[in-house]
Amino acid sequence: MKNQEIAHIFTGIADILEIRGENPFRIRAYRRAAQNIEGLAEDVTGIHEAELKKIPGIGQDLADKIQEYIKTGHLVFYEKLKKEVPSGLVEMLHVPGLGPKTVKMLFEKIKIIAIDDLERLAKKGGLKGLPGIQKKTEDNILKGIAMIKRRTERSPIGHVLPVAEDILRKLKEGAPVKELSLAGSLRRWKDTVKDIDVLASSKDPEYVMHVFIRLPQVKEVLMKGPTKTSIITHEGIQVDLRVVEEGSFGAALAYFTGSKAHNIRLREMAVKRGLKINEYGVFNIKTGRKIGGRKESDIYKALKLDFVPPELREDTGEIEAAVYKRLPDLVELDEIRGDLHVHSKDSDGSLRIEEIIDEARKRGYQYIAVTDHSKSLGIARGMSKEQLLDQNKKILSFNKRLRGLRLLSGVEMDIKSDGTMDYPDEVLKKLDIVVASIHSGFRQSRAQLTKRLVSAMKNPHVTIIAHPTGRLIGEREAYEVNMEDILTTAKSTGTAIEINAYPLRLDLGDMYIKRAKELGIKLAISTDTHVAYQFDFMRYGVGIARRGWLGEKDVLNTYTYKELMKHCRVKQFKIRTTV
DNA sequence: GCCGTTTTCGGCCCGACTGTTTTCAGTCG
Repeated sequence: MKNQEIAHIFTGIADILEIRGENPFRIRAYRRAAQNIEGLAEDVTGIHEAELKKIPGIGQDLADKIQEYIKTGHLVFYEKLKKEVPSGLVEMLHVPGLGPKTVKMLFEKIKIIAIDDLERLAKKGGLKGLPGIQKKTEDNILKGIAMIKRRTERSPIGHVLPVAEDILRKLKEGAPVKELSLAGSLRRWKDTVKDIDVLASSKDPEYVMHVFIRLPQVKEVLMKGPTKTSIITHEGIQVDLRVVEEGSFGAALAYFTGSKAHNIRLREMAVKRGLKINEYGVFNIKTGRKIGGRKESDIYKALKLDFVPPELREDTGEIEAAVYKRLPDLVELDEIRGDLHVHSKDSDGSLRIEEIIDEARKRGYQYIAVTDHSKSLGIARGMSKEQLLDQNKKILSFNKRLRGLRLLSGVEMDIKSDGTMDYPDEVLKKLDIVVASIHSGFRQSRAQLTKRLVSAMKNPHVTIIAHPTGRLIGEREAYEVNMEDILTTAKSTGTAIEINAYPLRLDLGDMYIKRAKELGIKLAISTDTHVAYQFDFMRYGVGIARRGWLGEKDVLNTYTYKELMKHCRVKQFKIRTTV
């Protein structure tokens, strides 16, 4: 998939043009195009020129550049630019506090072309006296370089959200806030987030800030003003707090929730209607009169749009859908009726069946599947055929006594490197549910890996393909598969695809989920729980599902027990009659 | 460089904070 590469090149072009001080709108065009290509589920390689231009932000010129890169493997325009601007300057742009103007100045005045040189000089105090640079700026540049060396990368949402919720609780207790909410990518449930955005309304913003910078979580205060303050937590996560008046809370919430691309679209629409939108409200440009802003919905009403849930605000079609009243009714956490991927003590989990039952009851589930590892996965104490059949009997006997909850007898079956299944059909057919997944041979070719998943889906007993790309966010790249082939096979065989809610996985990712929905595939949101608290990962899975535009009907585990079992039988029938 | 409910040319989102300045440029989100 060349999407990432092309997005990377366009971003690189934008950086270089920025250093050269070129037309900001041209720069924005490259950035917007990069973002839209990156968010594409389809491989650009397979898209024809006429279709390329239908991607928002791609016109004739960028379509040509994309084609050139696909055909030749490089882009002459970019190669030329790179020769003119040293790569070290582009790196310097990533230092917080350093922007294109300063980088350009440093290059022109004292020929700095690398971060290391800049750091050495700043430490000696050699930057003072340059245009616009005195002691403070020099210190800030050093701080910025230190920060980039600590590498504050994006963190999985599952690591950041609990920190954010803790800060929210403390602010609610100790600060005079009226309304309080998370904003930014955290509120949009992105799989990874860079920082925590918090919005509050208050009559005494100064005091709110006073409380905020004294929270026990605070390691360092980056900046402090009456409406905007930023800190770094001990975990190294940046938290931005904005405080506004009550009458502006809705407008501010919309503004700070983003995404940036979504906001820009809203504001452009506003201008065309003679309105202005900022974080304080919606205003009539001519009269200056405020026509809304207390509630977030005011913004959408003013533009005659349906309310867009935060998870959809990425400018990937949600605005058009809001215009034509075609936004989906998104799946909710309380519509989930069960968890279809859970490990017990019988393989590498820590839970006894009794404990799994308790946890399911606590969450009001109708059913819960026990899906331990299969024999090939020795490292996870995978079960032999005999052990699996024993467990199956145990579950049947539990079910005789259970009321209002069904234990599903299942397995997480390894799809072996040669593409064969870990158990024969006569074993699988005794189970309620079979979750199949890849745990080995990640480095096989794209074709081989795709073939393994496809052959698993063609098995009549395989209900769900688990964590279909194998990615571990920040730790392991997804293995290479032809996702389009996998999704079309899922459709034709009636196999569901898992959205693994484990924070490091969140696999499928949102852009593929959206594509899966277009194809009419069912998705199962599962936690892959090994330890009790992990049942609560469900909310991350639901968040990502919502980002993929899923409604209740798209999600297999919103089905009742009866509907779920019927779904499995339909697949078995379908395969037997077509093979 | 993109794009079209005023437009195929001339627009293109908006404001807070910081530091270096005497009114503002640069950076960030």
